[in-house]
Amino acid sequence: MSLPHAILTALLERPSSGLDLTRRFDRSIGYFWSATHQQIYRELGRLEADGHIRALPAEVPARGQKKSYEVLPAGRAELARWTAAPQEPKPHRDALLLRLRAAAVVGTDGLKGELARYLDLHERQLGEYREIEKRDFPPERDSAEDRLRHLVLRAGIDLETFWTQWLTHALAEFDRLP
Amino acid sequence: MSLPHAILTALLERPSSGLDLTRRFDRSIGYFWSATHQQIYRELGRLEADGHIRALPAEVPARGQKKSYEVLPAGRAELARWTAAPQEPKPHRDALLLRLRAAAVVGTDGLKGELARYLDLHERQLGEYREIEKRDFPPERDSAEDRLRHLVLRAGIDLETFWTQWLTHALAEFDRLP
DNA sequence: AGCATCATGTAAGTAGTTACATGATTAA
DNA sequence: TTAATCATGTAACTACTTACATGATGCT
Repeated sequence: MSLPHAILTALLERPSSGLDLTRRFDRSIGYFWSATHQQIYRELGRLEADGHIRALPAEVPARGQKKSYEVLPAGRAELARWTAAPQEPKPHRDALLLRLRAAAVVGTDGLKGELARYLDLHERQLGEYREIEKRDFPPERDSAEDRLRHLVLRAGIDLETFWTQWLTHALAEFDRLP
Repeated sequence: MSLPHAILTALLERPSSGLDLTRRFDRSIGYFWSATHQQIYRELGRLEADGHIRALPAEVPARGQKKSYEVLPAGRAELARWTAAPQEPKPHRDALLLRLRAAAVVGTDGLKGELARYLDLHERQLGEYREIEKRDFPPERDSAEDRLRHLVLRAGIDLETFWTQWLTHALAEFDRLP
């Protein structure tokens, strides 16, 4: 039950249309909670029906016409409730680690190329995060909001750093396998 | 489409019944691909229908009776194919980071306790992984299979190390917020 | 006989994915 | 006027989750 709350957060940061949100879920918010436009439109419908958001009054609210939403007080309250509520962490699922474990049984043929490809992807993502850090978090900015958002970005940077290091190590191990 | 392959891997490591698998998915394999018994039984049915596994011949294959499975050649081939095939990494979803970002908008009330709880959980998991490493990977063992499985465990250890460090840092930041 | 636990399932609901549909706007 | 793109959706399917059902086995 996190997608509606991801959308509420995004809309509180800035009222948006479905397509705006879709784009923001391709970067920013989407870095740790991805969503497709189909999911987003469906969820916007539900949030509106629940009275958590409302469409900004516009001329023609028809198909093909842009429709922006803003969060209502009930939506903000629900987001605050959810943020503070105890939640069990979801168990992870990582297909690459699974494939490595499978490779221990059926052989490593073809896997090395995948490791190299993943390394490249993670290095790119790391570079992107570092750009964002340089651009959005210069040393002088220091509000509470900035600190929290910077903390989230640091998690992303450190995670990508871990993956690049681990994949580099894994590739070196592959070269030393019989 | 990873669960069937997780099950094939587990069954190749050791033929098992549904409940055996469920237990193994609560540790080991489940550390990076979790599954409930309901998922497992359903998937065992499909894998059997597809000719990838078969039930070991037993007396009474009835409800309440233990039923063990082994992997057939077609199942091993499918696992090898899947292991080597290019796959796009799934975008991550992390509710805790999402909550932190929400907190930047609606306030951090109640979140600190959650961070402390998560830190405790990750520290425990890290301890567990280190026990496994000590027990299952003594320096003298060095087959290709061992190396690959050790690599997977190292990823787990390093990930948990990252989380404990990041959460410690986050808690310190929370204390310095206005 | 009664109860806990082992073991295998069914059913219903929710979330996420993939494929397709449709109208509006803009540029060649 | 056609094509590309913007923008909002519908439909069908797959994966996962939650709750419940049912028989077998062993213990007291």
